[in-house]
Amino acid sequence: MPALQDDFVSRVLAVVESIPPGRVMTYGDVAASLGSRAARAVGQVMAYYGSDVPWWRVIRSSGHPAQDHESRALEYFRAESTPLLWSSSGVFRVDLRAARHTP
DNA sequence: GAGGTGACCCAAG
DNA sequence: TCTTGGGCCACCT
Repeated sequence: MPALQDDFVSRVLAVVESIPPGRVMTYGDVAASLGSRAARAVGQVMAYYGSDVPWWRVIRSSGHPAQDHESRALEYFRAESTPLLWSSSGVFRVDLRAARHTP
């Protein structure tokens, strides 16, 4: 069988691509899927290679999207009808309770 | 080969 | 409910 890209980067990208529209996963869940606790490493990989994957479907356990891309992610969430929760301060966050994708 | 950095996580106040 | 501090792993230079 052909050796699928078992690089950490490719593993991360594969998991992110496996997230269906309208669903999201936390960095910790992605790292856990890889058998590692490297939630931060996932973020690093996303920062460099996330351009080729739906990075907006990967958010923090708090429900907030990428620290410097929340505005950009909001447009994608609205386009995919992703469940969102709006705080009194006008700050939005993903409804992990309903949108969290568990493999 | 070694060090610094980061689209983070968890626990406690 | 929100904020703070420390720890973890992998990638880049």
